[in-house]
Amino acid sequence: MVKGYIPQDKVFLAVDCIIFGFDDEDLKVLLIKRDFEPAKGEWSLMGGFLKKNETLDESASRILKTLTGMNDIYMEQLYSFSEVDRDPFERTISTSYYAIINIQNHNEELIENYNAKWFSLSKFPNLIFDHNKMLDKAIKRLRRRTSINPIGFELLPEKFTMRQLQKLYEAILDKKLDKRNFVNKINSMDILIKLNEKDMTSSTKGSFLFMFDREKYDEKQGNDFYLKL
Amino acid sequence: MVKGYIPQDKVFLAVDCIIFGFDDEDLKVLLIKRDFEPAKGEWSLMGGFLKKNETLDESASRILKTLTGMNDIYMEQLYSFSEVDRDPFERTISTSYYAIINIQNHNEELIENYNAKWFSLSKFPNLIFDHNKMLDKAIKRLRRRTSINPIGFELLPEKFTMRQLQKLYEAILDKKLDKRNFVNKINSMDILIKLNEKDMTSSTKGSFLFMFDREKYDEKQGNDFYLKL
DNA sequence: ATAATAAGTGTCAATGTCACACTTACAAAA
DNA sequence: TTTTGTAAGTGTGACATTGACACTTATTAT
Repeated sequence: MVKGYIPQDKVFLAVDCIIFGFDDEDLKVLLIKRDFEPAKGEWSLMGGFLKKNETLDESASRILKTLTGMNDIYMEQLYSFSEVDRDPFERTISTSYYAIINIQNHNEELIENYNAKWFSLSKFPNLIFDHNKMLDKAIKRLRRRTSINPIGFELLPEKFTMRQLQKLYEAILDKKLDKRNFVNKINSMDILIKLNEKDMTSSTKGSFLFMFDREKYDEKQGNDFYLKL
Repeated sequence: MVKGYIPQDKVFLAVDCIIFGFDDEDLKVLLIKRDFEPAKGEWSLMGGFLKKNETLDESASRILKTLTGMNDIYMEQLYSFSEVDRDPFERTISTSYYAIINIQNHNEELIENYNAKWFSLSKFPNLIFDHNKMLDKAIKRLRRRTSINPIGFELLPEKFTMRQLQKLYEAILDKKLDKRNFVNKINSMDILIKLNEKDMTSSTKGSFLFMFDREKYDEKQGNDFYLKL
């Protein structure tokens, strides 16, 4: 045995995922109703245990795929939670990840299998263990992140209107934004493609659709480009 | 056994600490030369294993105290690293913390016992495992953090001159700042107490000493106060 | 006296941010 | 066919912030 490595210090390492989605009005989070112990019947984040041969990122991807059926989800490690009795059954450390997905792309069937449900951030149930703290931290991080880095686009369909984009940012930042200022700022960033196509569902006049221009965005990254709303 | 908890999935959870200090000119990091396996003789961050009955924060505090003799060090969890073979001896996940200390307060003797040494950030040795990545991430985080939240004061003696404070920020941000703009900005934050006392070592004229006003600072926190340099 | 050294101090131009209101395009109803 | 209702789309001006820039002051040593 090499100095310092003492087998009884081994612990379970869980990965819990805060999954954000957006549905035109509200920022939502995907929660599961546990049909297994401990805390059966209560709401929690989707989670799992780190396996022998995977990294934390891989573990989070696996868990996300299990519940949503989706690959290549935007995802970021959040924080590792370690209160000694956070899990009443066994000492378990949990590294949390948050993910943001286009709410239309997920697999309905899987979600039903797992008793999962989307909850508005303004009204969600109490969660097991320290999952409330995790969600809280994820929301704060998401807000800060979207102010710096327009990851919010992951939450919208491929083609979207300015109004949708503004609503998304209003939902994430939880405040009203001025329409003109918003459009001016987004335009000044020059990372959208305006399509010759209108969405006619929202008004009689119709509103132009836009796409996120990932190429332009990637170019700007690394300079000192950032978004402040 | 409760569903999901499979004993063979248990892992070692290490805590590695990036310890920053400042000495009037340079931002420095405290590294140890390992006199134990694995990687004996190489440089690394100070670390240890999470114990059965401590949180990650407590573990990091314990490790910091072991090497510096100091309590109540400013410290923040950084990231959890989990590459499968990051530690060649055993599967080990590492949660890293960074800490910033007043370089004059540490215990010289302890540092010698652990073969530890302060290295300038502009010139430090290669580190074992993924410790280079950790250090890199810590520097980036420290830069962002000090731009938002003036934690930098932890790195200075209790009484300091404007010049010292400016040099500290120049060291952290790795760029020259304009003297007048710097003073104006710091003054506009109104979180320093100007003392009726001069430091006479740096010039014939002498320069006024200041103290950090934690009360005023704490008041401003929670509003939307932040420092941008 | 004067030479040398670091401390201390203010202005202006450019840019970014924020508040603010009317016109336009279209469809549905009268 | 005119009117009405609805959301889309668009520009300006006041104010605050940022950043570039250079001389005077206090003191000690020569």
